Amino acid sequence: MKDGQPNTAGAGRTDCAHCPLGKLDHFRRFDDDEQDYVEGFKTGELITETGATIIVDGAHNAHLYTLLSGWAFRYKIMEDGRRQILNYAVPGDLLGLQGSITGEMQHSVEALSPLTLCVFERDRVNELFSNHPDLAFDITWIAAREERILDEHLLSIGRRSAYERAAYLLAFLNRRGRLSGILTSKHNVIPITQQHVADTLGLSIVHTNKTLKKLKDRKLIAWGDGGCRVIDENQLAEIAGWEETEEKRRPFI
Amino acid sequence: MKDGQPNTAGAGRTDCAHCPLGKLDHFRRFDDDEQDYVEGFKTGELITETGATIIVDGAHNAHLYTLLSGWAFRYKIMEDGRRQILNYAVPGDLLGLQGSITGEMQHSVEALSPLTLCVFERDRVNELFSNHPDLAFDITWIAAREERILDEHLLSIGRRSAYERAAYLLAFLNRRGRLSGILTSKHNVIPITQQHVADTLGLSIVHTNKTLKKLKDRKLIAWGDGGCRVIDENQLAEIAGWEETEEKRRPFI
DNA sequence: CGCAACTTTGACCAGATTCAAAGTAAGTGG
DNA sequence: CCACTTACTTTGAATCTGGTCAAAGTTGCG
Repeated sequence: MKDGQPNTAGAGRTDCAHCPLGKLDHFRRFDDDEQDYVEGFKTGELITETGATIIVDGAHNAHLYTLLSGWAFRYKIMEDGRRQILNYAVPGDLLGLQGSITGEMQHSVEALSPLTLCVFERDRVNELFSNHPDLAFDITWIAAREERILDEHLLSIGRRSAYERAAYLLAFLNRRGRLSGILTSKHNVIPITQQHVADTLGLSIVHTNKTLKKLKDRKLIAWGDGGCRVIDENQLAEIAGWEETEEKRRPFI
Repeated sequence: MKDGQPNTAGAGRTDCAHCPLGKLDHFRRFDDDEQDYVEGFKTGELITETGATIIVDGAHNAHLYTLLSGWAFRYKIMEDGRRQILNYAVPGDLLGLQGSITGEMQHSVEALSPLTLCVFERDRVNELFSNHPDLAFDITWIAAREERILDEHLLSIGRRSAYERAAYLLAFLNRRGRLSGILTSKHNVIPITQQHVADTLGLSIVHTNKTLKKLKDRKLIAWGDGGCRVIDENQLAEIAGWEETEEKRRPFI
């Protein structure tokens, strides 16, 4: 948990016309008008290292970000140090919306890998709602989707056994990674530690280890090379009793 | 879990100018323009009994509702019957947004008491985004708030002990009830059973009962009269280590 | 090489589940 | 109005999942 300050990279800036996300089947394409607007809405790019804290719980001045590349996670910490990971972010995900809308962030975000983020000014979100109702709708779509994911996590933590939970989480992460383009048949390692898994599932690290061992023994996952490799996503989903909702082209900003 | 069909009440219709919610300090007031628009957006009112299912998991044609009076809850059920309650709804809350935005509901909603709901056409949400960016922003605000609540629930189920969880939930419900005007010093019963508490906290009903007993013994809550009466909300919040975020005037539709 | 972070394993303990059954309260039909 | 049913609450006992404690093994890196 390095507490690195994000580096504001003066360096390159991807313009939206060449946004790598737009090329993927999974994402909706902008029309020219929208693209121009988003291009203007974007104020810069942020590059961070693994372990950097992008957003801090309690912040009032957080920016709004779209993750362009890398893995991150959202979490909350209690006063006595107990940590709960709420969700993970992959390319295309929006970070910091809560702060832009309600004024204050109530969770933190940390990088699991080097990240590239598009930076938007939170003060201009109102303007976006006025000028581009279609983009405003997309933002709401993204918020509704996050809510749906949290619903699923809640079901998982509340009602599934440790074994089912672990299977669900890894199927979920693998799927997200695949669709967002960050996992490929070559690079298919989800960069998490067992501590992350434990803090996501609400389990102790020891029990998490023993649970993951069972999945390894069944050759459904492999551990190492800095993370987890999912070997049989479908089998994992089946163990969890999780029906992956199929997703058409999703919007992003 | 009565599977009652919601009764479409041909009866009375509250016009927005006299909306009971607008009178409460907790809610933002509309300006005239917004009020007229929402008035037109509203297609009717729905009255249901306790136990009625308002929204069914998997529905594609769900309406969008604002809860005007009563208590309800959102939940998911696994194939084998395990149920997880995701959140509760009190007056001012929006129900069915997920369906309006992403096209399909992924959870159900059931009434805990007789309800009155404002009904909106889901097809006209796009129109609302185009014509009233301020109202669109409000909807997004509400979605972001729901997300924040789910984050808190996740922390609770994942990292708090049974005792802390129960304390958190009841403090949370009491607070929501108070602010929304549905709980008063006279009518202060939260209409839930211990089964609801169990399904919210991810506990068995037996252990839930034993846990609630401790809270009763400490005279922090009372059970009976069709639900739970919170006697000392602050003490409950303290047990849970929960800092209630203060909320200014919140929007509703 | 040696440290630091992470993973693995074993032994013991505790919180929570399951099973079983009885007590209570409210509602229904005779 | 009472007997009966149904839904909900309460309690005890046995069991088990998952937590805690302790320590060793691994891996990557300066």
